[in-house]
Amino acid sequence: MARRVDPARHEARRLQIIGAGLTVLAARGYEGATTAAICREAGIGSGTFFHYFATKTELVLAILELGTAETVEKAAALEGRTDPLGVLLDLVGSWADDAADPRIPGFVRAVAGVMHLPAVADALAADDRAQRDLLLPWIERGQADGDVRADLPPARIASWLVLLSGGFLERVATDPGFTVVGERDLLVATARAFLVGPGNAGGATAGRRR
Amino acid sequence: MARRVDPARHEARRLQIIGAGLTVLAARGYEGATTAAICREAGIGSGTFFHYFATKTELVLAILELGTAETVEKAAALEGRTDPLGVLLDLVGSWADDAADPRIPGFVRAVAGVMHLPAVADALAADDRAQRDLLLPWIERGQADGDVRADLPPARIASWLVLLSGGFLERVATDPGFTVVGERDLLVATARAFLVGPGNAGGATAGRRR
Amino acid sequence: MARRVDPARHEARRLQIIGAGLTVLAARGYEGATTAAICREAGIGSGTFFHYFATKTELVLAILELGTAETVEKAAALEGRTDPLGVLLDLVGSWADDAADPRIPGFVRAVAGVMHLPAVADALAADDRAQRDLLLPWIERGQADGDVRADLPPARIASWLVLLSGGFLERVATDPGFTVVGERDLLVATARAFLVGPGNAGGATAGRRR
Amino acid sequence: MARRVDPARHEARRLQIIGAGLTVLAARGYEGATTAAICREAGIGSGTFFHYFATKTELVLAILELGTAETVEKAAALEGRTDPLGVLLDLVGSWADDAADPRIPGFVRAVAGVMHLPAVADALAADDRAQRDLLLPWIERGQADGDVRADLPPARIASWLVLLSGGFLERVATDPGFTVVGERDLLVATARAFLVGPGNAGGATAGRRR
DNA sequence: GATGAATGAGGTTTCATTCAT
DNA sequence: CATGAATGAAACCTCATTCAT
Repeated sequence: MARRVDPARHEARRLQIIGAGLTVLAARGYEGATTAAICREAGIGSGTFFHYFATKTELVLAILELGTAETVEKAAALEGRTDPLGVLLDLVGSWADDAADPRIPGFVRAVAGVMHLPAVADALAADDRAQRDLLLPWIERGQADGDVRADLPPARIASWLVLLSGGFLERVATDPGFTVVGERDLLVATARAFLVGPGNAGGATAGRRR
Repeated sequence: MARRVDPARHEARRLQIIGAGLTVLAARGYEGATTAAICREAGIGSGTFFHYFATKTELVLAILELGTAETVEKAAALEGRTDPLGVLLDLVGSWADDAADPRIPGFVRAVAGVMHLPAVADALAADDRAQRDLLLPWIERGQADGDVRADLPPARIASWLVLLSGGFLERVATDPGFTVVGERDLLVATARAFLVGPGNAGGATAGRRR
Repeated sequence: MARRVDPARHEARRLQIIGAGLTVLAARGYEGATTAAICREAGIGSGTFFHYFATKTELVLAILELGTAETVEKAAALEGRTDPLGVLLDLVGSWADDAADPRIPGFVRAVAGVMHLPAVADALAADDRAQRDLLLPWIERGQADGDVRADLPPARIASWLVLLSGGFLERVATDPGFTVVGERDLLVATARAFLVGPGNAGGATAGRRR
Repeated sequence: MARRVDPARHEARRLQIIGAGLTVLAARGYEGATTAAICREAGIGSGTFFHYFATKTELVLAILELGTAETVEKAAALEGRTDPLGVLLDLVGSWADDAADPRIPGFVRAVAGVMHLPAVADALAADDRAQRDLLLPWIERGQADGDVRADLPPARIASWLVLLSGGFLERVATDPGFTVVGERDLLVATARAFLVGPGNAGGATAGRRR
């Protein structure tokens, strides 16, 4: 009798709006991304938009949370790996690959522009923490194995890996001559050099250090 | 009767507004930085603001141009130096120091959020080019001297130094535990390792190369 | 297969919605009483609401018509009474008692706020007319009997009785210290004084009039 | 040098908007009185409206406060009077006269419709209190003089005088046949009868009764 | 030059109402 | 019959910008 609530349809619609939001936010920034433009891109009426997201800001948060969730999911896929250094470099590489979707860097920038909104700042902090939580255990295992430099605390190393990925993302967004495919290997190599640390040139050599 | 235009006074007022704009933009982002808020911070009326800048966007451009000008000025101060690697690391270090003014990272983020405005994109591109133009001759000289890796073209190396600085700036803005004073040395060391390249561990070794 | 329409069930549902509407309208006023809020209160879906009432305004009209109908029903219950003054005072008292349902004054106010809608104005006029039609014959009989002052035309007296009841209702709604139980007797006494008129203290004296 | 701020001009504009608001609110109720309609009536742009009132509700509050202020001013004009009963009846009469501006009853109704807004409820309570504070000392003096009934506490008498005025106002708004000029005398007479109380027919007469 | 009152385009959001299921 | 997702008109309000003083 009652209309069957179809959660799958609901979720699909939600994702459709999120996709449109990602596109428009990346292209026009937060203030340029009017709800009208997002609705047009998503092919929905303005009322429908607010059926799914109470606020324009909430759409941004939803996109961020999706990203955070993906980060968490990555953790599961790494179960069973025994090569900490390889895992860490794979993670750095996968973040570089994320930048291949041209919308990602644009979105990141748009979000940076509204970080003064507390809710956005919180979501970004959560995302940051998820990334670092993903890295930390592997850094610790790498240090225990002697593959990762031990002159820096794990948390600091994690920050620097995120720094490299963030700088890479920004560069891709800024410089048309700086492409993911062209620079990805150098990113991984640079990350490897950083992880191995000074005095361990190449990293693969017999761990003679200093 | 005709008031003599005092250019010094005019320029002082302009800088006063620029300072207020920097503060407010950093704190609230582009859209949060209303002209009213900037005027309040600067202690002027709204009419006065538009005497000095035809548009809110023009204020942003003026701030960016000031930064670009500072970059250009740095070039002059380096005249006569003969240690390319040292110069490059000093530049990276000076960019790190810039991040010590807490308004800088906030402003950079605010501007990133409106990069979709063509005028802003152009100004950022000009700033980027100024930074790279500053780096390029020293990279080339470093390569000629054998102090800088030669397996990458100079332009690419320049991009990566900017990448490191950009990632550093972003990290400082994001993570309260990541401070300029605490991480500056590691930035310089990492830049050195990158510049020296793989296979030249430490970089301080007697320049055996090629 | 065809579901037999059950008029009793239909009417029950209708009354349920009317009750919810009365509650929500009284608490939040006309514009604050969204159809969504009324549906939530009634425990129905928004689609169901519009099965029973084509318009939010129509719900208001239905509530008003219910009140008018009750007024008309009161007339029947008075059949056979022979004491016009007593009847009139009973009516005034019963209106005071209506104010004991705390939703009534709130609803009256909410409706007053949308009297500019012609349909509402018409319904209120009908309600007003019903009240006066109820009073008029008893006023006339009271005048004929000499119990009610004859220096005013019946219609005017009716207006004043309604005025007293209306003022009473408003007062109850406004002033928490003004309660139905505390003030009801004084209302009736004041109505009696008014009905008897000046110079006829007590009202029972030999009616010299005309 | 600086533009002279002209408070008189500011206040004039403010009153102009208040007048327009009174007109439109009376005619269309709160929700029908769109800010656009008020601006059109006032002959100003929408931006100007919000220059003077931060909110549509604040305009309503300003109108109410103006009314409250007028009530307070009335108190001063009564200084020196020595006939409490006369003062009280003058006050009742003056409230009746207020209803002669056809916008007043309409406005009162519009406000009643949004009493669920706490700010409006507070303002109405303040207005109510101002009216009663105006009445109270004269009621007390009237009781001391023996001109006013002493069987009811002064506060209760005040409530009833307000009740009569409120009912009168509502009646004028509702019933086209109920006019201020036609009914004003009867209002004063009814108020007198109420103030004098039962058993004091006519009030000043030698009062032989039953 | 300096001011701030005035402007109005345009943005976000609400909500009564429709209709496919 | 009942539902609630979808709709879009329209409301309130913000804010960059103009201009008379």
